[in-house]
Amino acid sequence: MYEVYFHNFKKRVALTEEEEALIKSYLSVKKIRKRQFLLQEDDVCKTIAFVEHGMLRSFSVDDAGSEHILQFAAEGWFISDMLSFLTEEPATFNIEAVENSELVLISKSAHEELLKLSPKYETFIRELITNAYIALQKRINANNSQSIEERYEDFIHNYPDITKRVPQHMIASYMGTTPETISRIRKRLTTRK
Amino acid sequence: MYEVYFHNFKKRVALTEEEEALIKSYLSVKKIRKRQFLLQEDDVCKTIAFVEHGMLRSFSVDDAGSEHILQFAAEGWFISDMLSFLTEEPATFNIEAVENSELVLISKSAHEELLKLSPKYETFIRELITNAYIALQKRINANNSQSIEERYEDFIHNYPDITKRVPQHMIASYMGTTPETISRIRKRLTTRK
DNA sequence: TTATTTTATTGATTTAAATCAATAGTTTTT
DNA sequence: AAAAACTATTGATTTAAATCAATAAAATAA
Repeated sequence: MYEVYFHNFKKRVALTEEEEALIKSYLSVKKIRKRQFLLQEDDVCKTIAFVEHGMLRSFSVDDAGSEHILQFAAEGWFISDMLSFLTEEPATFNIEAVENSELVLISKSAHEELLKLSPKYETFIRELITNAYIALQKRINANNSQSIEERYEDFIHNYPDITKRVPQHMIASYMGTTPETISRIRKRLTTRK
Repeated sequence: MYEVYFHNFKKRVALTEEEEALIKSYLSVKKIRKRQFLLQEDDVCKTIAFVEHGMLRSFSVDDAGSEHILQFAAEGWFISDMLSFLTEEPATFNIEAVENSELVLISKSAHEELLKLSPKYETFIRELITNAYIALQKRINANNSQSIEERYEDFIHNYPDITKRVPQHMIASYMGTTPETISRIRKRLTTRK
């Protein structure tokens, strides 16, 4: 418990024992089983979740009832509906476990306290979000400049573990395409090479 | 000079005169004319630019030579190739002035110093990036769940000033579509309503 | 073990948008 | 004032991907 979290933390910001203990006292752990929801659309998002083990996904549901996956979060990643978390307005995203998972949770009050008490916590959070921001910029640029085929190849190359651990139709959803299209891309790729 | 920057800063984090003076001493101002580049692809991105007046855009160029606009930055927004800025590796994006503009620049060394010296600067940056991150999540979700037509309507509704100030083909590029498609969407919208 | 649900593939057809091309209106430059 | 460059529109055609539909394999539950 907390191992992945603090391993990740210390990769970015050095911590003394006391600092680690202080931060730990504001965190909690939650186990969540496959298919369980951490957050339902329209509820207020109460936590930022950091994945110790397992995998979660966030997604929206459109008017026609189709799901659109925004994010996967495996070990070492965080996931939340950040807008809902910060504003305490109803969430627009759902968050669900794709595998049995173990999470480190930060509540809003704990988050705010830690930002006040611990400059190192703020630095950690800033760096996490900066990384996530850079990743999203890359993703948008890839969406606008590459074919689905290229993007799929990049995805399986950059995220081999996610590729293995989630069903293809979820990767399709994440990429904004259909399962049929992914299937046909895979066929082309295997026959070609 | 610096008015928009500090107005924006103080909206998020209160500052004493001394704190403001300290931060100001690490910033610089730059005027840049329409069509001038702040950053060229493959150069290292040396600054984060905050727009006081005017408008900039960031874009990538694909193998076929087509541009893909990642971002517009008008008054009150920041723009950078964050990955290049942080890692000092060659930039993958270009940044160019769409209008004559006035910028507040933060160099990497100034940024690092300020992060060390001023917790309030870190808080400001964290909040800016968090906002930008949330905006990108929304954009990706919209890309994956809405038609181009819906997204165009949202764009002109959410960014009426950008709509007026940049040519349509740039909005097309930002949205990952073609000028022809935007023209046809506009035709449909005007005839319909 | 059987039944049910989930997942992936393949084919046929439709549809939305890209591409190609021509024209004309606007701005900007000379 | 004329020329050049930039911008937007419209039409015809092509193309990539969505949709619809059927089947089968694999995983999960009864």
